[in-house]
Amino acid sequence: MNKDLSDRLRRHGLHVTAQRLAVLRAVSEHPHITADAVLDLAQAELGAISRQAIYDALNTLADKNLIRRIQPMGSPTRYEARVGDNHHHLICRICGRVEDVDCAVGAAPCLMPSDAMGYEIDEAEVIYWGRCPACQAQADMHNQT
Amino acid sequence: MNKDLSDRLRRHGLHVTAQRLAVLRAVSEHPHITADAVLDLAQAELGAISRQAIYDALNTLADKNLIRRIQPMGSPTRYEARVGDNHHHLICRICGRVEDVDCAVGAAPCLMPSDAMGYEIDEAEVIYWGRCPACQAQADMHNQT
DNA sequence: ATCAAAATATTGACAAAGTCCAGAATATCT
DNA sequence: AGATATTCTGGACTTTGTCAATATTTTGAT
Repeated sequence: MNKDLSDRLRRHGLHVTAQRLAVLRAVSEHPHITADAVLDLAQAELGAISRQAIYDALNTLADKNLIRRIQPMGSPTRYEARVGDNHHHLICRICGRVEDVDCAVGAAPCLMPSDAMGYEIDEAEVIYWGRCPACQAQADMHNQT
Repeated sequence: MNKDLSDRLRRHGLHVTAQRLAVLRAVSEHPHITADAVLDLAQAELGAISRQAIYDALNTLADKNLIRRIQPMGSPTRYEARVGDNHHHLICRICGRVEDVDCAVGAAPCLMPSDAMGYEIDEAEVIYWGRCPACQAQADMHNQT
């Protein structure tokens, strides 16, 4: 199982270290995880790892497109290992839950603006904002609707 | 000219204060402005205003939908007074410039996911990522393409 | 296996963006 | 005008993330 992760690192020209494996595993197993939660998981796995190592690894992995950053409003940066399929996100305004939503088109950029203003566009990121079922139910209880 | 801004505040049930007027004017006149820049403008206009008052005003105005927040990666939160037309944004990955792009559909949500997973969706936010003309030119110079 | 060079991790200080708190000041409504 | 609700001020604090110097580990060639 580590073999798979190690290979992914090596294939992208990165040294294989226990720290990076722990970070990559944490992100792979927990979609939309925050840096802080990665730190907790990695510390549990390795006994000790510095906060800086977490950020270094996350940034390196993101640069090499092994993982992807998402930065919803009002929440710290999150990371996911699902890359290359240009899917989108559905986020609850109340509790911040994030869901994956498949892109109808598949390849990036799946959408183009009416006027690109000379920009060279490589990605159209779509975030659907709303209320998740749980938060809807809770709001309804308060309203006694 | 202040009349207009004051009315907008009152119509949304907010007290009219010099601080809020200054903040609202700053955002109205400078699309995609940061909180920090708002502070500078407001201080220039009023002589003195606290950072806290800026954040209070920005948050209140955003809550009441008088202004809107945008949070591009790698840049502090930005604010714009153009609300209600559900337009989108075009952001340069290199220099962070932000442009407005009209939404082809017009009304929010202009787009719906293939599967809403029980969410009640009220907005589809689209961010186009790319390179602005200036950054393209600079990259080309380095490559001598 | 071993060693040197390059890459990576550790530690601790630091920075930016924003929030919390308690008391003072101000606007609105009657 | 006066009562009351709201807002402003100033400073401490939190969160998220980066910088820099030093130590350690990984890798590839002996």
